[in-house]
Amino acid sequence: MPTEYSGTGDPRRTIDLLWGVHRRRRGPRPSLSGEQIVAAAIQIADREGLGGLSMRRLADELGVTAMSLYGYVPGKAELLDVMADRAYGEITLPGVPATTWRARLAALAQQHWTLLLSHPWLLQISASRPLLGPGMTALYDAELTAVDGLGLTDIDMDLIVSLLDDYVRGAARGAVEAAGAQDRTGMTDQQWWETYGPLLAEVLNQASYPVAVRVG
Amino acid sequence: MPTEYSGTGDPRRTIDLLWGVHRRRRGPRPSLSGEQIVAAAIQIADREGLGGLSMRRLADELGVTAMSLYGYVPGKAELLDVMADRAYGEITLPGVPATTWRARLAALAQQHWTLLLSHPWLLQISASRPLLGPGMTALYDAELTAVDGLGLTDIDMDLIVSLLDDYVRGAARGAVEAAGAQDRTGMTDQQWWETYGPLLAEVLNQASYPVAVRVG
DNA sequence: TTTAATTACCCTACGCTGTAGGGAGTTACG
DNA sequence: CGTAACTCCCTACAGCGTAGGGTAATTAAA
Repeated sequence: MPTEYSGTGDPRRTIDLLWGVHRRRRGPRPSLSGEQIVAAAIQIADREGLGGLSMRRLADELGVTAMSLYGYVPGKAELLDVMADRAYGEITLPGVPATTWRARLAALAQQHWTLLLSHPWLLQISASRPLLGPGMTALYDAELTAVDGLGLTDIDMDLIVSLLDDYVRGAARGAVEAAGAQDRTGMTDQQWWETYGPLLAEVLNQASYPVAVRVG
Repeated sequence: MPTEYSGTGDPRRTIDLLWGVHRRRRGPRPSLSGEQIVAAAIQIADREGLGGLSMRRLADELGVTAMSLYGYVPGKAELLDVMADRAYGEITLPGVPATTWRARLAALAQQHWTLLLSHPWLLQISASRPLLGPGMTALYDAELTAVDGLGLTDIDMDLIVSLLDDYVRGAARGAVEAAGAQDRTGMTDQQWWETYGPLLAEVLNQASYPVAVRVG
């Protein structure tokens, strides 16, 4: 698991990649671009999950060797960062904002939710890493704008959009889990309960969780 | 990255481990116990993060070889699951609950928050996996009990505690990130802004995010 | 135009990971 | 007692991220 973090590579290199800055260089013409690599990586992650994304696999997809990618990307951690930011960039911000702050926030939350469901790996990447890229910054800015001018302090505004984002993420996590449970275990819900139900009933009877059992 | 999921091992084995069921067996006396292994794994994860936890490393700590662990644990994914549930079991539930539902929920959220800060790896593990173990079930039950009897439907009760848990997780994520940023990058905040600030300013000027810049 | 510098790409290799397979020794049950 | 079951170890495999070095290509400088 790429649990590691950035910071090892050249900062300028990473930021250029994040923000799509192109600099003139001297050597032979590159056969790829950072954008191509990130796009291909996102495709793989969408299709096969984050676990299916390796540097070799990605390089194969692009017709190069694994080590060639390191000319475009400082390392895998940074690639994941940029992937996440690019995905967030898919959110289309409303040109003409809705009239009420509630409608504005709801529209953004809806888009955020849709995004997380179509790129479930975002939940894993951003589990412990924020990032200052154009995609995430744009969403953050739009959310703040939605509650701007209501007389709230900046801190309260930040608290509100954080709460909303956290809830969207949590709800998406549940939805993704529910959607993928069958694929992962290879069982239908019914099969699962037939297998685990009796075993769980055995232990749940001893230590009683009255309300949880009722609601669950 | 252990992005993989459970389901491969014997379900009974996993559930027994989760719930601490001991069955009489035939062979030689085991030199370890599942609890010992989980406890050692949690210690390593606390000290060195989830990235520092490998089966070999854990086995070394316990004085056995890596493959010996597989007699106690079906695989690493299941070990992580049980670690998470055990950690959640650390939450001490209030024997005499507070008088208002708000105070009850706040107390639980406070404990949840403290737990996540002392075991930051929980945020990574539970990024996409819920689990029906005693620890998490106990917290879930306590949270539901806190809002029970207020005339809410079961569904609303579940929604409320989910929202609260999601927010706690999100806030803890921010706090952990803030606390660990310096360790990971090896920079103080000031150094970080001196390095990245000019680069960011360069790109932020072109695409303007007025509100985000002001609040940030 | 020639020359020197810089870059892209490939190949090889290292240390790491989770874990499958099989053998040797230990314990409890029939 | 014999045998089945169990624990532990050793070896090994395929895969991972990525460091190092060599060669060909291209462009900036002379």
